[in-house]
Amino acid sequence: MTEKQQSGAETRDRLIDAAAETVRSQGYAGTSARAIAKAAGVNSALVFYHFGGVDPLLLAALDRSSEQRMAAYRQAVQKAGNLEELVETASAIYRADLEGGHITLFSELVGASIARPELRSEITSRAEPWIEFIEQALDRVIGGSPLARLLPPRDLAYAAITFYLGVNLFTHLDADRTRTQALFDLAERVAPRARLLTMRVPGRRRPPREGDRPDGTAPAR
Amino acid sequence: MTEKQQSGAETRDRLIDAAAETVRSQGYAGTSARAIAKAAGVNSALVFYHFGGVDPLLLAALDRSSEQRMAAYRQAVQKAGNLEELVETASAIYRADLEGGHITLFSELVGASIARPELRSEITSRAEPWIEFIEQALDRVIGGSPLARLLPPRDLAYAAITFYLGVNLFTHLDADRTRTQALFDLAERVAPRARLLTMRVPGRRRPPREGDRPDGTAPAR
Amino acid sequence: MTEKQQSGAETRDRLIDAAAETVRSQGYAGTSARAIAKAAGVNSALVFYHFGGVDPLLLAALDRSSEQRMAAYRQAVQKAGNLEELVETASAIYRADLEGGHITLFSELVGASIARPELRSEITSRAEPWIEFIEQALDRVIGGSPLARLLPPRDLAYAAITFYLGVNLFTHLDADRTRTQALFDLAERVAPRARLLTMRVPGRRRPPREGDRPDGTAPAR
Amino acid sequence: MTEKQQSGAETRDRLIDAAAETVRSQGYAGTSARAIAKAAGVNSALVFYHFGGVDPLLLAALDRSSEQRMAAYRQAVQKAGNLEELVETASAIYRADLEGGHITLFSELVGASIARPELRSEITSRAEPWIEFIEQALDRVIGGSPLARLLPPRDLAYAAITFYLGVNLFTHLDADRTRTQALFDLAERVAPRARLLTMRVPGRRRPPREGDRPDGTAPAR
DNA sequence: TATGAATGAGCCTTCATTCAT
DNA sequence: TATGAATGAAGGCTCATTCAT
Repeated sequence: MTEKQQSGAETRDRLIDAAAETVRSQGYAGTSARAIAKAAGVNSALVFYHFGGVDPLLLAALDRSSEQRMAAYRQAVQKAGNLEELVETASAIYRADLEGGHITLFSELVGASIARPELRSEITSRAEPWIEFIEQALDRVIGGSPLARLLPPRDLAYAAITFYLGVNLFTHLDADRTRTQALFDLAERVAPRARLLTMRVPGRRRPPREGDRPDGTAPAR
Repeated sequence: MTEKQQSGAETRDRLIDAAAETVRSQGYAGTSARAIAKAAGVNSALVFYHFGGVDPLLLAALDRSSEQRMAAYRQAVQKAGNLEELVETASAIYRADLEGGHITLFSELVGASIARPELRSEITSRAEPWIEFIEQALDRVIGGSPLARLLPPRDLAYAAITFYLGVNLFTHLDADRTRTQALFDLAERVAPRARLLTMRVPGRRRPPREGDRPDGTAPAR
Repeated sequence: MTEKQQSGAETRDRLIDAAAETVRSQGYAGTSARAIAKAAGVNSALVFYHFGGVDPLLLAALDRSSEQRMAAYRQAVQKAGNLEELVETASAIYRADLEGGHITLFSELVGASIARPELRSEITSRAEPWIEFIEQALDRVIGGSPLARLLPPRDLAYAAITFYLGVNLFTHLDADRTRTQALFDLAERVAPRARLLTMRVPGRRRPPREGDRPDGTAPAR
Repeated sequence: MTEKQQSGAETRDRLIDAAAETVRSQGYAGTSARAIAKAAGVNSALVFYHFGGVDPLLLAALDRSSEQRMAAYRQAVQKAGNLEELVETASAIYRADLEGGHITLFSELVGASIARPELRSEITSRAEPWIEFIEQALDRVIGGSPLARLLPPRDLAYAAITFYLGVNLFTHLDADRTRTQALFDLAERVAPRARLLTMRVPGRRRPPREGDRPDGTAPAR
């Protein structure tokens, strides 16, 4: 890796960071190539040189952010032994992400995909792994239980994503964050009750199977 | 009233309709004065003449839409005697609204308020009545019950708004609407179970009080 | 004169006043039909109905202002018996006019005539009476004197108009008015010296002639 | 340096020239970014790219013009040994400047500063050097004389600027330039008389001092 | 006489994008 | 790899002007 290449990689890095930051603070509508470049301290033509446009850069930023967040969630989720713990630990990370703006990036891009058909499939495909991930995490803690029969993990995953996307918008209606806080408290208050429904009838407990993955991931559906 | 010079009120009407329609199909970022005017079939200067700008026009559109939707919900909610029915009727209207794009308008404006501080307070104040409304509707069907102690109507209202805002974005990740459908099914499957918690212990039942309003509205908190 | 006509005359009055005021405060470039109408509290279409456009209205305003100012100068100038007094009294009125903005109106229109050829002749013809007036006033106090031979009243009138137009612009470079004040002081300090040159040699004094007008006006050249 | 991509400096040059030219022919009110760009033969967006807006470009044009004019005046003034010569040589250059439109640029910007408060300080500060310059030139030829006691150079400088700004407007009232010509003749006819007052009484003559600058500049006041 | 509505042109400004260097 | 220059297309907004009422 030559000096130039290093410099090029660094520029890409800075653009990606700046892109994420700009979406967070200005929204998708306020995120122009110039705005990003200015935040990154580089020439705006580099947005096109390195990424081909604003949208591809934004997707790159989403990819990076998504990767980092997924790793954090994965690690935390693994430690959760039951639904109660899962909700609790997920809440903790999510609250941090909310403050950090990680959700805004995703949420804004989903919103922007209304007007940009070419963004749509890109966004959709990037959302899939999250749905999978959530489903598996839920399956691990409630799979086979009466609760899972009432609320299938797959559907609960949809609900979680909906919540995930909605909270970000909801915070805009909640200047002092008290309402958002109440929302998380609510989730944590519900979880213990719901957990009662995860107590499996002895003998009906789903035995460990060959396909089970110790890291909590699951095979593609 | 000639062809050229309509009542003015009609032009405003058409602009409001066109504004809502444009936001639905193009998103906030794609909603320019010119785009709205084109959809309305009028000169774009009229956006400024009648409303002073694009954002005020959008707020007017939100006001109109909100008013209509609120009326529909209010009527439907009044008929609901218990939580189960409430969720069921609300779901029905909401699904229709989702298709009709009423939620997109609100959701997009909430998202746009990131970059437009002057929109923020306008949006916030317009969200309040909805929170109130939901809270009161819930209070009517679960107030005083064990469920309400676990999940206070106010907090549940926050959750409902979050869900309301989130579903709109979620549909973008759901081309064939099957997931969104699953989401509603889920809600309707949970409601009957939750309703069990609304059965009030005899004697602990909250007696009707003087302040109770037969029309389902509630006094300001 | 019916009620309507009265009302119409009043509207014209208000528009004229508002036009002058707007030019003073916003300059010609900032003086639109709307701006004038707003200042007058009437509908902007009336600018066109009553005057045919912004420029004609501005000319009407100039006419009114010019008439009023001319009357004031004429009266004051008549009282002046010599150059010294003439400069003194003219300075006094002019200073007041400067504060009142009367000069700005004229000055701005002269400037605007660069870009509006159709304004040019209108302005030029409206300036003529002033040149005549100044020339006659000077002729009355220095006519026939050695000073007049050195500085012909006609040419001095040009100088006075130049000064008249220039001071208005100069005040913009003089936030605290001290410089403008110094300018007037200068003129008043020069006048007594120059007056020495108006002392006519006995016998060479120009005798009163038939055409002389007691009111200080003069026939057209 | 291809046809499309010039040095950038050249484009700036052309824009500055075109800006000055447009103000001269169309006045400030008629000087839009488009008009300038058209005159320069470039895209109007370059006005913003290179200068940030029309006003800054106009100020840049004023700066260039001012610099050039100041250099010409400085050189000419240095050759003038007495008031008579000073007036004569200054008149000659000024007449040329008037024809060339250099004064219009300044004059129009001063006039425009009525409506643009942000222009005001820029214009004011650009006028200062001229006032200084004139004062020093006068001080050199009449400093210490009885004339200077009667008409302090500083105040005379104000008068000169006033005249400078006024003549430009006055020419608009003078299609055939005969009046303007008379104005200059007047000045040149007065100067020799005034010069008599610069003859210093022997013994009261101000002796050369250490601080005197051979180049005709003077220390800051 | 007065108004509100309407229009098309024009203005300032920003944008995405390209290109020569 | 990076930059500054350049462009044409929009976008928000204001304007003069006209017209029906």
